[in-house]
Amino acid sequence: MKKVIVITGPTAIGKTEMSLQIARLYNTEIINADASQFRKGLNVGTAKIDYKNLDVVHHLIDIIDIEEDFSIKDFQDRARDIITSLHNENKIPLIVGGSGLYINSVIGKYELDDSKRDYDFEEKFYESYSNEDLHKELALLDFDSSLNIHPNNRRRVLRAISKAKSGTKISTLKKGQELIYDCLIFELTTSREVLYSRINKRFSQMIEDGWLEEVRDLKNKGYDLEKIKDIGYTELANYLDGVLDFYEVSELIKKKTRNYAKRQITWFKNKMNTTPIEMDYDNLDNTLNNLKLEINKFLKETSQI
RNA sequence: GGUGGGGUAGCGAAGUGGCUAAACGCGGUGGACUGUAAAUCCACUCUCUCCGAGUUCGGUGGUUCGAAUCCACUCCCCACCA
Repeated sequence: MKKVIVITGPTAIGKTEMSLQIARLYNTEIINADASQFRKGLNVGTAKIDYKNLDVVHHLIDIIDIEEDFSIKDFQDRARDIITSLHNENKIPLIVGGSGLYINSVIGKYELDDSKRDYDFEEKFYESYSNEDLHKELALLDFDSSLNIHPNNRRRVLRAISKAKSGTKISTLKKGQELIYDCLIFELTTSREVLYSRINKRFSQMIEDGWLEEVRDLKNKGYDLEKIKDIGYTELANYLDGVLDFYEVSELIKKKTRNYAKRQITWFKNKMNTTPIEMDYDNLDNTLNNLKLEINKFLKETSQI
C-alpha cells in the first residue's frame, strides 16, 4: 500500500502550523480535511490561512460556494485523485484537518455512491411524521439501524430510511476501519484546560482579525446566515441584528467550539487509530521533532501487502 | 444604627413539613455517528465498596414520628432609610 500521512487533532490545537513545517520538510503538499474550509467566503471564522500566498501547496480549500450542496463523496473522489497524483510525483500526501468522518472516508474503505442527499425532499416527504413514527418506519426498512439510531436524531433516521429505500441498509455497511493506504495518523493533543483556553483566545483573535466584518459583508451580499452551520456565523449575525449582545454571543461561540472539540476527540479516540503527539507550546520544535521521529520511522518501514 | 429582601449542588434558579439527593436551565464529562460533520443526536453530572448506603440546602441550637421547608439565636450579601 502507498503511504499517506494524516495530521489531525481538535480545533485550535495548532494543526496548521505543524502541517506547514512538515510539508516543507518532506517536500509535499497539503490536502485539507476541514469541512468548514471547503466553502469560499468563510475565512476568518474558520481559521482559514492565506494559503494562496504560501510556499506550500494546499488542496481542497475554497472548492465550493457558501450555499452550494456538497457531498462527502465528492470529497472522497477529489482527495483520492490528489493522493494518486502526489504518489505519482513520489510525494507523501499530507492530509490535514479535523473532520474525522471526511478523513476516514478518504483513507478507509468507505463505500459511497454518487447519489446526492436531497434534504428538502426527505423532510417534506415525511413532514407529517413524528420522530417516533419515523423511527418505526426505519425499523420496518432496516431494523438493525433503528436499534442504533436514536428516534430524536431525525436527520440520521431520515438518512437511514432513504438509504434503505434505495437498496442499501446502512447497518450492513462495514463498520471496520480497514484502510486503503498505509497511514500514519497523527493526533495532536494537549490537556483539555489548555485547549479550551486556546479556543477562547482564538475567538478574540478572530474578532480582531475582522470576523464581524466578514459576517456583515456576507449579510450585505444577501446570504442567509442562519443557514451557515459553521460555528459563529449565525451567532454573529444575531449580534449584528441586535438579537443578542456581544458578551452572550462570544460565550456561545466559545462554548460551541469547546463542545465541538470534545466531539472531535471522541471521534479520534473511537473511530481512528491515531499516533498521539503532545503539543509543547513552549517549544514547538520539540513537537516537530517528535513528529519527525515518527515520520522517519514510518517512511523506513516497508509497506505491508 | 433602622427597615425590607436574600443566602439551595460548579453557576443561575425552583422548592416553603413527608411523594426531595432536591424541578429546570447553563456549564462540564462520557458516548453515538457511512453522506449539512464547526452538523445531528444520546447518557451522566453530591459522595461511596453505586442492587444499595452515606452526607447535604450559610452556621448553631430547637419544635416534630419526620425539616431545605416551622421557631430562636448567629454570620454574610443586597436595597432603601438614617
